[in-house]
Amino acid sequence: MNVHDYLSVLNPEQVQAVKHEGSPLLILAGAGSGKTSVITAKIAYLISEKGVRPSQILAVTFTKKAATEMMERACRLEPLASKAQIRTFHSFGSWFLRYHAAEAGISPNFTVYDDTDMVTLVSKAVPSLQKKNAAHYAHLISLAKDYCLTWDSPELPELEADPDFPEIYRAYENRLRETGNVDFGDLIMLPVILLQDNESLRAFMHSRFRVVMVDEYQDSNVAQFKLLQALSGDDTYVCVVGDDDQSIYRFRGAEVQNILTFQDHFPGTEIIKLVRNYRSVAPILSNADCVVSNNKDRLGKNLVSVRGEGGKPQLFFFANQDEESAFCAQMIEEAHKKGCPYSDWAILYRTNAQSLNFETEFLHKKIPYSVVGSLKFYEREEVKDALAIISFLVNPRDELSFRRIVNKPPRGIGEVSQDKIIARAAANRTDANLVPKLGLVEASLDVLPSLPKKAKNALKEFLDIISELDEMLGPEEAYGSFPDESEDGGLEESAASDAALAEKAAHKAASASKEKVLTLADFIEEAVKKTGLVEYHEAQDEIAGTQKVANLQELFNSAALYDCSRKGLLEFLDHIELDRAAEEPSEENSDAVTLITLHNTKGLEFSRVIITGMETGVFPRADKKEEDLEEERRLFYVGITRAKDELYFTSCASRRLYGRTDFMEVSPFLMELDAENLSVYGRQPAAFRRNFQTLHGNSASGTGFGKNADSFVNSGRKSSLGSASSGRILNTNATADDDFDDTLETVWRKGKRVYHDDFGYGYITNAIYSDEGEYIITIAFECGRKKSFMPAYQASSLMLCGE
DNA sequence: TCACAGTGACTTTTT
DNA sequence: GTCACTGTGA
Repeated sequence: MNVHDYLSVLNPEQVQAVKHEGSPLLILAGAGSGKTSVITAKIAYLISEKGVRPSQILAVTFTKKAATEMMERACRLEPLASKAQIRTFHSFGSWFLRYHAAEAGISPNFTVYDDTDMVTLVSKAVPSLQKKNAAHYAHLISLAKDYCLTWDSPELPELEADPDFPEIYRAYENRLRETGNVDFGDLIMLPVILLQDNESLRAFMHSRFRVVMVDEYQDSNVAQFKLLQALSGDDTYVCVVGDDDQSIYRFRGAEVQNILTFQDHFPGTEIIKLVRNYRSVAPILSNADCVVSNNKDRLGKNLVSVRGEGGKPQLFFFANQDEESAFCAQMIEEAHKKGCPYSDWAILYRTNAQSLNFETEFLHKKIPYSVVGSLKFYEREEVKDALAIISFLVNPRDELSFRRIVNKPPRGIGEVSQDKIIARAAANRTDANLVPKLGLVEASLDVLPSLPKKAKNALKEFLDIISELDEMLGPEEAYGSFPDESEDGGLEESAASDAALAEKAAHKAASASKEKVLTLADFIEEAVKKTGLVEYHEAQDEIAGTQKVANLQELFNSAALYDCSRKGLLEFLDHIELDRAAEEPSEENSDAVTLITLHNTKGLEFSRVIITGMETGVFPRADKKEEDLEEERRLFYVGITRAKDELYFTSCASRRLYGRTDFMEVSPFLMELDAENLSVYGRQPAAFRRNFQTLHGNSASGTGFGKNADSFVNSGRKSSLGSASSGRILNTNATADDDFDDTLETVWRKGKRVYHDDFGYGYITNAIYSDEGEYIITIAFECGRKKSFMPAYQASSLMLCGE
């Protein structure tokens, strides 16, 4: 594509950002301001106009999805961009470490331990810890690594004052090094340490990458910042893109300060702001702006809507989450009848657990949906089992994988025997001061004679299986030196793009006709069968009615495009560990509603968005204060700015949590919305009505206040929505909202006999109005329990008894 | 070593 | 309401 073509579609600030050179650059890109267009154009521009070699460009993103999209779009503008390094932070770290494994003290065939593995390893390293505490410390360790702190860092106590922590961290670290593997934090921290300690390596990287760009910079953590610093030489062009208002990963060590203080660390930085929003209609944007302006700690900017006027966002109040999900389903269904595709819609929620209600409802109504993120396919037991086999094959020091598979199905090799083997391997290593080639296999052989008969035979059998599989893989291949810019990058290159994979598949198909080529899928299937895992999980399926075997089959399929070799195995494992976010929903139901957590929506956009569960305790979560609350607010801001055309909020008066029904207060964020640009439906909680109008004066009148939710959606479900939610007995004489409370008082009065679905019969012993203006009754049940209710919202479970 | 039953904790958010 | 951990007993 001609340079003038892709520059001509950009606005002046965007062009300025693309053409900028000579100093570090910070692009503050508001939501929907076309930042990906800018980055991709910049990559293309550097290559085609500035003569930068593609391989000298490193662009890092936060998610695989973003990396893939960036690569595709850059290649569309400039095909040579395919030679640029466009990766996630973690994938870059992994790539780097493969070539510097020895210096980092890890196996070149390392695999990545996830959070669950970390917990297990902590409890193995410090056996005295309870499981719960192990999880706590595992979390602290990963946080420490996010801040690039080792166990002996002097600053470690600033992060966590617990005097036990450094020792536990140290014990974990030793144990991890014994396995030769790394955790997620290491993928960033180890490269930083290597680069900081090794000047020539640093110099090499500086000459290797002349341009370093970082996307979503607001979500980078301290370790990632240090990595960027280490990669930046005197002549390196550094460009970061981010939006401080969209920083939502503080809990994981992301440091907003990275973007707020970027200029301090990179002197001479030029800042370019992109504030023209091309995504959302004006009323949506003004609500977003109203909300985020409540945050103090921000650089500050106002988005300008390019699209202009559109419909106002709508806020709906419901009695409980069943009405909420029913309403959403109904609204989507009605829009669908008018020709709106399901895929236009996204349901956003704070926690994954909230998806369940919607899934149930959508299944019932036969609305296609896909749940993003919570799939956790690779975290399932059977899948982890299968992966453990191949992880162990590529890295026979991998303690956790070994433990996972050696006695599954039960062979009689219990924990005691396992501990013996691990201890032996550790001793082996220290005594000889070198890494045994087959760590745990050799250790097993050493320990074998001392085991009880049953365990001995079982272990022999297991070792035979492993060695058979090992032979199938052929000899180990060594890694060369780090690929310099004249080469194409090496290790993962063959699996780096879909195009490459497709090509490979075609090649496979062609050669398959000549001779039967063993793919990785065949190999994994063979491995799982040989170890007896298939039978084991088949049995489990029969008992529990699970889908374990089917899941295993799916795993085999996903390995079909990789070589049956050690290298292929590693590529596959890397793909799984680092790219799991990229799993696309299957194409067969491409027209589906998206169910997604607010966090997962980063970088996405939808025509119509419903943000659900707007209640205190759900969103924001109950324990959020001050800075954390600001982060929750930014999360809300991210959610709002995903919407292009239509935006809805829903809030429930009561919600089932842990099988218990709790009364909810409205989310304080709702009070921060823009009254001028919001329509409100359903029964407003008193707290909302009062605060919202106080905050916004009388401007709210005429914006749809007081309208019932069911007047908006007229259908068979009417009776359970809106004003009729005052209890079954009132269905026949539901009245207008305004004189509604008086009715409650007479109907649910002291002394009346009632029936509750969960608690049985009882009497009303007390009735009061709360400070919030809610009518609250207390009931003494015959079962002995005493509970309080707000009958206005008790649509389904509480009933008055006739005399 | 394994199976079972009782109990307690749990729900953030993710590379 | 569910899951997973813990301890006990065979």
